[in-house]
Amino acid sequence: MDTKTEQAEPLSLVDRIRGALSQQIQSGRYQPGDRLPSEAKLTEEFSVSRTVIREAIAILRSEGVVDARKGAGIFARDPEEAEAGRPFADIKPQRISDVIELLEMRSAVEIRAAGLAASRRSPSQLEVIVEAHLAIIDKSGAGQSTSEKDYLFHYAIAEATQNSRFPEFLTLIRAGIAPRAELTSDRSTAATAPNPDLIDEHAAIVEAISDGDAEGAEEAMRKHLNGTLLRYRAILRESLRR
Amino acid sequence: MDTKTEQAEPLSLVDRIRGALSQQIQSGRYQPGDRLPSEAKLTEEFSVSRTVIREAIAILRSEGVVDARKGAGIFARDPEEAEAGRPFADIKPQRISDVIELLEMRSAVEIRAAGLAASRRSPSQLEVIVEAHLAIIDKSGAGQSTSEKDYLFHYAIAEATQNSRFPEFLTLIRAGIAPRAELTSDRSTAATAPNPDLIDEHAAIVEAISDGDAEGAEEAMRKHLNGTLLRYRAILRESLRR
DNA sequence: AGTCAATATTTATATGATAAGTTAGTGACG
DNA sequence: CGTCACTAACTTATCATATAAATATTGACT
Repeated sequence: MDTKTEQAEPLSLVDRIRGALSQQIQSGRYQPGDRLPSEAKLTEEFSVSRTVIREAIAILRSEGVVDARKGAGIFARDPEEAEAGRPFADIKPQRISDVIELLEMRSAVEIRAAGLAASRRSPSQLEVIVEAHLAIIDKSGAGQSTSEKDYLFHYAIAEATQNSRFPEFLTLIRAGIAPRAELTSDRSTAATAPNPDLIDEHAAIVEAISDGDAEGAEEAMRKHLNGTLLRYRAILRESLRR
Repeated sequence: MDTKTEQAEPLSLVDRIRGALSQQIQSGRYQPGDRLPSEAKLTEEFSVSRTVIREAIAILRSEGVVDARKGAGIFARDPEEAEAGRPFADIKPQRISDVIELLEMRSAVEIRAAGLAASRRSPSQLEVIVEAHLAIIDKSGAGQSTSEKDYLFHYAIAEATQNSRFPEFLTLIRAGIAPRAELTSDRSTAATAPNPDLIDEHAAIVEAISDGDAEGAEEAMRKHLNGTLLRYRAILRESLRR
């Protein structure tokens, strides 16, 4: 069942061509609107039959990656539009307004998650939360980025709600949970510094969840995410001023 | 740009065959694991060339709808697995536990949405909310189902937050927002009756949003969704008892 | 009944041909 | 010089046929 461990069955030619073309478009080799080589050219380029090329293109067309027009050619489409319809897929962590929008909603979910986690977490789930918290302290002490461990911390809390929709939601918006360093690296160095209160805020959340204090956990999470929201708003204001 | 209004361009043969096969599988004509007719048979059945059949199958294969094995045939796959990975796509309104799980998270989002809507709604957005509210009263008075208008009511509030992520989220989980009549129709007739307090609860929400009373709106929404949650839990308990 | 080899069926890929739509260019004409 | 009509070349859509490779089925043989 596991596609990772089972013998790597050779991908079909169609799948390989599809992947190659998809990557070339994603990587920007073909800009939106650009015409791809004709089927005949692609047949030569990849040394496969036209059948294979056409099936690969048919799939890319169904995915909205390319647009084939009879007589005209095959054209790369805007990757933005291609993933339109897939909710929360268009979030760019570089766009501060996107992050703020998302944070506003995410906090609603995560505050409730913290409360539920305090009421329902199993001992082993508490352990995972504590471990993530300690990992952040380690990373922070070593001067390394904490963003990945931070996500794990929040994810562990979502799992402790015993409601699979909460971790599912976090997975959905993972791309939008930005490491602040990334989005400000070329803007202001002041904002690049990690949240100095991060560890204390997390500690308060852990404590409340450990104590089974639902209200306290909600309040601690509210404080944490509200702080984050305010910091982003400050960054946004700052960036508007220059 | 608008695909609805532009001249209905004739779908390509590939798209038509793809749609036909997809529907036949979705409708259960081919159960998971069933073998579809061979390419040759499909060629006859639809009176198209094998090229067209193969491209259609290639797309269905990439969507996970079918699984083609060389020498063996084309097999319908489990629609469940096919939409695995697409978050919140596996929610079945018939499964009460699914609805409860979702409701637990949804309420977190919608309570916040009500608060934001109270603070930020434009006059025209308030109007849309009020209209949806009145439409529910009409439907209810006529003894008709209110479920669709109910969704519109909640969606209108989400839009009034001025944060597009809120309506986006509602769209995502729309399939999981069950009309209670559906899921209890063959179980208990008592639970089929619509929420008698629905209109009053909605009225309280509308009032608070109209007044710009964020806290009041949150409280009213909390009361409304908590009531719904409790009703579902009662249904679940009841169904366990028989 | 069980085993195994021959046979038929099926998908994967290759190749060539025709239809139909688009684009670029060509040249006549004003 | 500009422009309009027409053609030629090119491109995708569809059809048809053929071969390779994997699988399923059949039937003879023990």
